[in-house]
Amino acid sequence: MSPVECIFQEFIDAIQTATSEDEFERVATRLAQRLGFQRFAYLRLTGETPMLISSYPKSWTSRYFQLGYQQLDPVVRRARAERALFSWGGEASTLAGNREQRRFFDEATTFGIRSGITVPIRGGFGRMAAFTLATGDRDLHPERLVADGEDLIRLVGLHFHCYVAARLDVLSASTRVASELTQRERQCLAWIARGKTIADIAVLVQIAPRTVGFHLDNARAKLGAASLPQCVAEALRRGLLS
Amino acid sequence: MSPVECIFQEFIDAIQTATSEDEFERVATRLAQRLGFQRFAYLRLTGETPMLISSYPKSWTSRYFQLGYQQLDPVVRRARAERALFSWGGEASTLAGNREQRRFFDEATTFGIRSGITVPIRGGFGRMAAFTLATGDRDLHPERLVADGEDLIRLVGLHFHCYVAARLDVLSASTRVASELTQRERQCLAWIARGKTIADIAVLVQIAPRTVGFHLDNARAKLGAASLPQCVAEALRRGLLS
DNA sequence: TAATCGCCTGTCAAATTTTACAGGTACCTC
DNA sequence: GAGGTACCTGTAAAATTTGACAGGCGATTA
Repeated sequence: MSPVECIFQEFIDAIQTATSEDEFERVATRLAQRLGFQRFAYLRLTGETPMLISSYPKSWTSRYFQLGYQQLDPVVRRARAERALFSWGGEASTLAGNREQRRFFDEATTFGIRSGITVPIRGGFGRMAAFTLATGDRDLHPERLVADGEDLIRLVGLHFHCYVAARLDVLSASTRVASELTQRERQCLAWIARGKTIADIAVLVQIAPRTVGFHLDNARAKLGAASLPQCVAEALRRGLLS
Repeated sequence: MSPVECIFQEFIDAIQTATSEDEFERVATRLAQRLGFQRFAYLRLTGETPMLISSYPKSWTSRYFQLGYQQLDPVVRRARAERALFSWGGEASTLAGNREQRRFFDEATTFGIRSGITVPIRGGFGRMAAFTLATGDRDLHPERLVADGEDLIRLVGLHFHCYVAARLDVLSASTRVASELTQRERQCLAWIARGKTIADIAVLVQIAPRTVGFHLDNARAKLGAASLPQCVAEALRRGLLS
């Protein structure tokens, strides 16, 4: 068995024992470095709240989200559009794209991110994710990987995604705080989550039916939900309701 | 989106709501038939105990393992050796191989398995798996698939493997609560929790609107919910949805 | 004082869900 | 062959929600 397969095997074993974001990060970091990359990043875009597990410098990732770079980032855009694994960076990136995107690449370079390989992942229900191995080298050295290393990287990305989805998402539901809803909005929504209709709630809360509707309209708008069921789901996921 | 991509997308959605061997089987069976194949099989050889999820006739699969055909089966042998997706069967198979293998193919034919496409999957050292789409037709009709259909089938195989590994193996290890909903019920409910209407879901899941309603009716009844919002809330609270 | 926010209320049409029926296939187990 | 399960489909009326308006009250704060 080739060294690369050995590394891959260790990764598969390890990922099955990870139970927290930290641990997933450590496992993937180890894999990336063993394959000759300095960094890795797993980014998932699910509606409003992106999820990132990576070994990128914190100074870079916080800046990234603060400036909404996930909209701009050519790698993310490409991952959205394509299905196959692709590599990026090197000379090509400093020339391609619009001015903003070139500046983005310049900036990333100062944080030690110059080129990499990205696995686009379709998450189902409209979600998408991308698993990236990155390096500060000017160009990728494919000889790092054996002939079918690409296949392995693809598998790594999928495994990472699947295990994060299977393990982490279940836990994170209970660890949220911020209450973005007003008390009335929460109150009405809580009743909706218990199967009451607007007319019921009007009686229970002692306000006009339309007012109940008003609060629910606001709650839906605030949580970016198209329907009450979605609104309830979002509120529960964010810990705004129990 | 092309019909094939549509089918693929539905598969990705569905597989994430599968939580048992049965449900994985159903999801893959549906995919296979929509792509014009009669059967599918996912075989994993991990040391002593092979794992099979398939829609092959039970009479065939039990015979297969009883006689240790996994040692003989040319498709499995090839899947072990190769990494790229390959197709098999048709005239070639009745002529190639030794006498035993030709008899094996004959026997398979009597169970309605004549040709197919197989995705070899490497779990690393020692571990291997194969995802197969099979048909009773003498030869494969590639026109069934669009240009990059092969790529999609590869992804299907990988996804199937990863989700079985992530969900099923983890589940059996950590004794999770039995889901009170069927896979279809969960799938429709998951879309509701994402703001889709019944009409939307009918398109997404490729079934009649009334059938979506039917599944949602059942889900509501099972969870004792008076409305969809309550149903979503209950499912989330019980960890049936994420 | 003006602006903002949470809160309250209204109308009306259009879209969507809910209820209550009735039936079908396929597969597996007993 | 009977019984069970998952799955699929239909009709049609009743109930409920959503969308798009428009307006008022009281408290806090810049």
